[in-house]
Amino acid sequence: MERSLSTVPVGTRKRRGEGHTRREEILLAAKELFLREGYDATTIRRIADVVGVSAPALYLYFRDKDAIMLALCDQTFSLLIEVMEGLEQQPLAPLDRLRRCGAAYIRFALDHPREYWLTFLSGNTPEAVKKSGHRPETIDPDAPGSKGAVAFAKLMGIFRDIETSGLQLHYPVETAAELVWMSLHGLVAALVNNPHFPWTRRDMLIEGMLDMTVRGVVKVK
Amino acid sequence: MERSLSTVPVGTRKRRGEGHTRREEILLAAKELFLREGYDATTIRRIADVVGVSAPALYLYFRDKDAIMLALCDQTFSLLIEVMEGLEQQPLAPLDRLRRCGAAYIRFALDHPREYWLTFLSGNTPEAVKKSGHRPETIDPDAPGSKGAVAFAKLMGIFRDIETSGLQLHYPVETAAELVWMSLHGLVAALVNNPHFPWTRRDMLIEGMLDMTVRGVVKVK
DNA sequence: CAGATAACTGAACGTCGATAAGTTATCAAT
DNA sequence: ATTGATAACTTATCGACGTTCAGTTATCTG
Repeated sequence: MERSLSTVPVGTRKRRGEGHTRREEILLAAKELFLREGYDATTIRRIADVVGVSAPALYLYFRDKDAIMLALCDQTFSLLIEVMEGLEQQPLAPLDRLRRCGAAYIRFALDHPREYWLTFLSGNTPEAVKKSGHRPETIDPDAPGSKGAVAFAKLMGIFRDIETSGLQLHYPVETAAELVWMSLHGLVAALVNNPHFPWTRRDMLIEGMLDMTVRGVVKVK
Repeated sequence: MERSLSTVPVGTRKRRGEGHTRREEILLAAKELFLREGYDATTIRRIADVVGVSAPALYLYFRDKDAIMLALCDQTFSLLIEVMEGLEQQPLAPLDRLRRCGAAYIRFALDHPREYWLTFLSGNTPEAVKKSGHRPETIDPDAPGSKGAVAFAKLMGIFRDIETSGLQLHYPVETAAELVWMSLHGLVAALVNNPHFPWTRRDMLIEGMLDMTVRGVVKVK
């Protein structure tokens, strides 16, 4: 009957109608552990301990360890989508919007490095996230694992606006979006993966990468 | 005495002086398994089975599972270094050499996608590789985990040549090298991580990224 | 042929993700 | 208030993992 590491009092079982709070408790505990210790180092038993239940109880709310990870990835994408929707509100020239969007992406990654790492770099990205890719048309945006495609679609929208505003691109809209995302991802992947590495000045790398990508994709003639 | 999955005949113990072949047998088996199944899915016992020895025997040659991984990463970097040294032989204008070098890096990654994945993307990159970073000056180039720094130094050398040839860079040599590597890495990371994803045309992405980076870093005035 | 020692093995430890079977708490209906 | 159903949870356990240790076998030296 002893539960030494428990965080919550024992014997407080939830009412019938609000069983969903357990799910969120689990996600909260799992996120903290995944971010602090990594995916592999985080055990089901440890998550259960923090929540205050036994390990098998988690399997009532998630099919397996990966399903927990998947839900957390979607949380991260939802945050990213919020940021980009905030940008869509502001009235900006398409080119400014592109640069702002890139800067926002970088800032997002550097402001939430652990979340970015877990979602994009940990190597434990659930297959569903990777497979959803960035073609949102055919996908239910609420299905688990497809929120990444929604975020990418917003980036493509910016390039469409640039074209309809009269400017020319060096590449088709989708290719341009891919190139820019790949570059930005390369930057933040390096910075997030090795934050303590003596990179040359961070601000120069960030500004440089933004200059490089915008200049490289939009025809300036 | 039964060993059903064994690949080599039992009872052929190596001579005193040539114990090193075992080490290479282990690396060969581990590489194949890591590449085919991934790091986590590959077990010490399975490697031992393929080699034809018991699991504890591996610990006579490697401190732990990570040390095997580290040796394999160094193998990959050695291959990459070979490619770049081949380029150093050819007499090329510095700008051509830069572009060729970038193209060679991309081709290397796409020709050896599984090795690239294991070394850069699997998320099991040994700490020694990541910490070695790209400052080769203070490091023994033969120490395990430091070959990555050697490869990066060669890229930086190209930018130095560009500068001494009279051309101007938008950034200091090292920053320029970091920016270019980050972009190229972003490209191949995406292509290697999701080879079956419907990217827009591969050749366009590759050429586009090369154009973008060279244009973005070297002043053309 | 006899130590010495390198190379290796069998058994075991503690921990992992996951499952099965059984128990307890809450609910709706009497 | 009591019942029966069922949601929520636990205990016990499984097979597999990386790793260690004590002991065994094969090769080398003399």
